Amino acid sequence: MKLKSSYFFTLRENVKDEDSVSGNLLARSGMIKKNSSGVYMYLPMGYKVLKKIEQIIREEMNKTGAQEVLMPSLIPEEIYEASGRRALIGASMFALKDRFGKPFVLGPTHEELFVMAANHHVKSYKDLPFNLYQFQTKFRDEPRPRFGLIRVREFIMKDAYSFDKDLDGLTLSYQKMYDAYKASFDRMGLNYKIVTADTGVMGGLLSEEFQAVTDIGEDRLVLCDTCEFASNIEVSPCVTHDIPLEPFKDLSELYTPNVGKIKDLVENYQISEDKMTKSMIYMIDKTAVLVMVRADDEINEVKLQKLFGATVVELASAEVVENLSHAKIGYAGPIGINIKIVADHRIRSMSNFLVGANKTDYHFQNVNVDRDFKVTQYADIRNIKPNDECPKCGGKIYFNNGIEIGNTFKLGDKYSKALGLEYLDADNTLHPVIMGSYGIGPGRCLAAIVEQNHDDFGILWPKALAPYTVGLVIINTKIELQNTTGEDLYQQLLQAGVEVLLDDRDERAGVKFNDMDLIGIPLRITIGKTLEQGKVEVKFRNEKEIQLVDLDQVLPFVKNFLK
RNA sequence: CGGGACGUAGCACAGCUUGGUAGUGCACUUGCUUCGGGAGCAAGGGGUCGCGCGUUCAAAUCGCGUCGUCCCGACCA
Repeated sequence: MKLKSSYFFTLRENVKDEDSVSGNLLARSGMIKKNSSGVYMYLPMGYKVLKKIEQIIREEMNKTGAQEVLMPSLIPEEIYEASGRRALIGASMFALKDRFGKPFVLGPTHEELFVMAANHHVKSYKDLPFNLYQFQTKFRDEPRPRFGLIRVREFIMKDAYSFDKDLDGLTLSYQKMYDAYKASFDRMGLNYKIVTADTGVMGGLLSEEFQAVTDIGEDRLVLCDTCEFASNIEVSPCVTHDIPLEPFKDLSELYTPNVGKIKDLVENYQISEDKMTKSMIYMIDKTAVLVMVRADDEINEVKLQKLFGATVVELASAEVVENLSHAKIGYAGPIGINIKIVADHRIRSMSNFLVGANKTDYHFQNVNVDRDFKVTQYADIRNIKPNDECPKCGGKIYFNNGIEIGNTFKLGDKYSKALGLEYLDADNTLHPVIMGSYGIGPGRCLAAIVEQNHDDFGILWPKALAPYTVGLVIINTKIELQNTTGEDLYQQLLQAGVEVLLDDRDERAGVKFNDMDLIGIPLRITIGKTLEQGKVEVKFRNEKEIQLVDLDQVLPFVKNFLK
């Protein structure tokens, strides 16, 4: 492409609206433009990169034998009723009605439609297995879009669905997808971790997330410094060792005026956090439950949800808390409260600790379980922390932040049972089809790649993804020899199948260099004053040094680079 | 959905307190001089000041409403 007479612009300053490095660099380099909150235009260069990402994924999917399809975005709402997900996904769906009043949604995810598609084909075990996938726009009404392309309301997703006759088949299908995902992300040059995760509204037997490691990642990844253990914090188990209790001291009230927060208690009363508990009242499917963890631990709501098999877990409102504890927020505690008490395993080994007194401005100290109150149930309900013991090998835990770029699910028979997708086995009996689902967000990949590959000047695209691999810069378009040489090299490279960008604009050298750096072209060829010696300058985006190359050696040089 | 901030040219912003001619930098057009890491000078083009209603002789400025955007939190596939 020639820049003169092309749709191309860059911005010199950061865009106020973009809060992430990738969002800003992509906007400044003219690759994307925000249209409304969480909704983006992909402009020519950005779209080119997106298409390359898609193509890598497509090739890896096709290698597994999966077949590409395209489902609609406009979907009758009733099909989500049938699977029971209308209520579950609820507020996140963009919903609308047609002219006759029939309710539709803009598809947020497509398990249901793929089950319907499969139903047209599957009668017998001989029709299985197979795998269908698509690249298609998803609509999710996110409460708070942010970080450029990372959390958006409209985005393209590659979603794939495997259909097998049994769990052994699913294991094979799942492994194929897992390997294809690894191959795809490796080709994109991403630094990523694979972690076990919560199955969320997808449900099913297993979920693993492919997480690009970056500072702005919204997920916390739990990793071990000695073994392969990797988990999303949502589901990472914690190891608790019981320790002997101390001799009980006498229970007493402690007057703590206006000190309801843990931090203030530590500061004002010199009580260490491992001698305190945090008591929070949760509404678990509309039932109030007191949840206790040690003061320096965090409550893990996903674990609570699984423990109760619940749909909705949320903190109780201030009103409910004050009614149940007969005190202002901050003073709820287990003694004398009349609801179920769930405590983390760690509470079992605590003695002579501090709890809220269910009385404004008071705490109890020297509290002991069983003597002073009963715990209904002990469970693992806290978040694991850095330096904790690895649940798998005992090694030391550390954290990374991650962007979820892919997710694989072993769904089992959840959707096939709900929607009646069955096959007839060799012994003439009906069985539900066993499914898996697999998603990749190409837009998130794009953003994650920029997060992982940039410097002060702009983006550094990996060769395989750059919108153009070679950038030809004509320093002075008023010098005819530079123009003709540029045009000649441009044609040579084009004919050799190289994706080349020719900067033939009447701009100053600095502008051209900065633009090439900003948009991240991996190899820059400069046609300038060394032309008098029959040479051009060659510079890699990720290196400082400039090399001189004879004009007739340019093509071999580029070909060698592309190998 | 709670708390906070903001909406003025393509981008970043000033002007608003104290109502009276629409401003700056970058970008854009033309000319001259420059020309190897975001040039200089000069002359220009581009705005229903988010939208609506109100107050007023007069509203970017004051009031009410509304829509939108961003941040923190809640939520999150």
